[in-house]
Amino acid sequence: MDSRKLKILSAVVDEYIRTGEPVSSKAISKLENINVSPATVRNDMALLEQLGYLEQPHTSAGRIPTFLGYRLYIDELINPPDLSDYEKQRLDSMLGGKDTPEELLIQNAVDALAEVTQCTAVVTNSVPKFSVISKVEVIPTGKRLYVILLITSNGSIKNKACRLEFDLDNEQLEFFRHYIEEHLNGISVEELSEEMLEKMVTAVSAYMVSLSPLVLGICELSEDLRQQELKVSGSEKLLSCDELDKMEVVKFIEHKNGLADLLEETFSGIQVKFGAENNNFVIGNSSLIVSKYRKGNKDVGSLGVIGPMRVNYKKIIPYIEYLTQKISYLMSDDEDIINKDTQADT
Amino acid sequence: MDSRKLKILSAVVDEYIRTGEPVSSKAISKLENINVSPATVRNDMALLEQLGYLEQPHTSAGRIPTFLGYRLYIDELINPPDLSDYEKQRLDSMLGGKDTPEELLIQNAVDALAEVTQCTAVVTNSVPKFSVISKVEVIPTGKRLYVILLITSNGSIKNKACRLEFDLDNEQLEFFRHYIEEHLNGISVEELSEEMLEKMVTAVSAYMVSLSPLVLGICELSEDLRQQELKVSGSEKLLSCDELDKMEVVKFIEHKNGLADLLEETFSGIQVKFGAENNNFVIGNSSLIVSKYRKGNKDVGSLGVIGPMRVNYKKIIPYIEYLTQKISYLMSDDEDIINKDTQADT
DNA sequence: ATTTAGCACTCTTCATCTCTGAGTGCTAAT
DNA sequence: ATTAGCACTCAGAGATGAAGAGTGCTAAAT
Repeated sequence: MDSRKLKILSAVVDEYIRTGEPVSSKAISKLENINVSPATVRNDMALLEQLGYLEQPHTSAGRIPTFLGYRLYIDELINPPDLSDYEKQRLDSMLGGKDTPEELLIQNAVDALAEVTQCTAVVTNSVPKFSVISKVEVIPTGKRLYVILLITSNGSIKNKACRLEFDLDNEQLEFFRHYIEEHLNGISVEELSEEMLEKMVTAVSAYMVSLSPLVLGICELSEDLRQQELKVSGSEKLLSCDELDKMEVVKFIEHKNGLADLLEETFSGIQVKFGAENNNFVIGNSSLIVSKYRKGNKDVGSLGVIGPMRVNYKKIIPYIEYLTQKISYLMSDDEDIINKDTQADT
Repeated sequence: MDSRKLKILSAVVDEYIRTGEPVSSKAISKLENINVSPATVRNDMALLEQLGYLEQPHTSAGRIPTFLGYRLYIDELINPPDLSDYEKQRLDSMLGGKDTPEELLIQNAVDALAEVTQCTAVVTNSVPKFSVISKVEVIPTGKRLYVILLITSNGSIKNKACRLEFDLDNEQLEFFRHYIEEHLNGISVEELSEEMLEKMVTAVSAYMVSLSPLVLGICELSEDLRQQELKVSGSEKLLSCDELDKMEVVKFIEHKNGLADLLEETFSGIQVKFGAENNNFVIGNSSLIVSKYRKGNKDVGSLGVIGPMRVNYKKIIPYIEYLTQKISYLMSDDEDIINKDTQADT
């Protein structure tokens, strides 16, 4: 496959993304960097069709890219330009500085991405899952009624009411608080497995049976924390794409089925997934462009854009790359940096 | 206006709701309870058109109801049948029993309504707004970092982290706790106005300036509680109505603009509002059927259905009536009942 | 061997036209 | 007051045809 054919394929995808109409040989040959006649382009296009990269909606129409065509375009041919300094500054100001709380940072990022791309943006946040339990409180609030408060090192706070079978006296409450503090402080949410909590249930029950609902409550709270959050911004944009099936889009907006998992299973670097290629998350002609961001040296979430197959990849990819880099930087704990420094010193 | 004409109007609306097509005089005269010829029906229909209850899409088409026609139909002519025992049982099992937590109850109700009507169902919940603050906790969780916990009598729990300028010593913390307990315990969320909190800010600041963020935190939490929740179930159903403008529906699904207010401003009993009649909440040909439910002797929320103008009112209204009654019953505190008993005794 | 001009061919799209059938309003008879 | 009968209207479905965009193929040019 010679380079002219690749150039033509690339041009067809570009044009199709720009106009949304099947692309004719004439239109391609008119382009600046193509210096051959329509007939030549036609010949090449016929070949690209044979190879499965292009297709014709009907005999006398221009070509549109196939899945394979998009794939090749994205993986090999695309060459997205860098962001201008102006755009970088704009994104920076939308994100906020180093002192922005994590959750707000993530929210800002997804909002900014939706704004600059004019597409639906999505983000997951597993930071709580990787953070450490810093405080567990048990507060009596009524007859046999207790509220459990779980606070993690990243500032997530969760609460839950529990009803016990008996009221606890001070001694019992103190015992439980002490026990919990001893066993949970400094444990990461991820480590806080069911087995571990089961052991705690038996241990605590040995002291007093009716304490077990409290442990179960903690279990549920940690479950909540472990469940990564999923945020979506600008979902109305999806609806205005005629390429996408309205019903499918609405179902997606309602339930976000499978999206969290799909975002999780990506590797590092920019990735593009097509709706029809996935089992769970299916919006017919959709395309998902994502990249992971990190905290310290752990992948803690994914940021991306959902649009029709013919979104402007060239424009979107640099935005996602810049934003994921930036939030990774902004989220890096000062401690991480200090640690690195100290390590370097020793 | 004689009773036959009303019968014909009613029949036209019924038929239009059933078929979605303009209704012809022939179709009406064929109906069981109409024993006159098409010509007679035509004469009556012409009159009903003059009076503004019916209209013709074009000269040689059947009639469809106007706004006025629907209004009359709903307010006077409709005679919804009772639910069967089977249906009541079905709803009961979907709702859950007397021990179901309020919030889940509301969620179940809106889901059940969406399920049985196959329409989009909505519900508001102002229970937290009318409940009483039963506990406020301030918990130190780190350097100058405190978590405020606000618990209300209905079991809502809200928390928020606050960063102060200085750390509090035990005495200061105790002072604040005591102050808060004295001034807020037993106050309803609704009463907890901004003025009141402002007074508290000044009072507390007199003792120690840096305490004010805590009061502000409480202020925000009560704001959260005051904001009635709005739940929507089955919003995809709206999308499949061709009668409704897709763009308008999508905007509604995204923002739910004005819906909460609209639901709030209803009176007791079943009410039907047409989309175009309202300023804020406008989905062109939509119809909103709602009724309030109560807790004790206070209206605390509205439950209803949104659909096209030609939804099956006869089927939907009994469902809403039954559900609002039932949740009102299920939410009535045992204390309320006991109170009534004691009052009866004295 | 590649590229290109030329041309016949295909297929969509749009406008125009006609025909059919459903439904009405009016008139005159019951 | 009701109804049968009839002329009239109008939307919708098909049919027809012209225009235009785009292709594939062939033969000539480079």
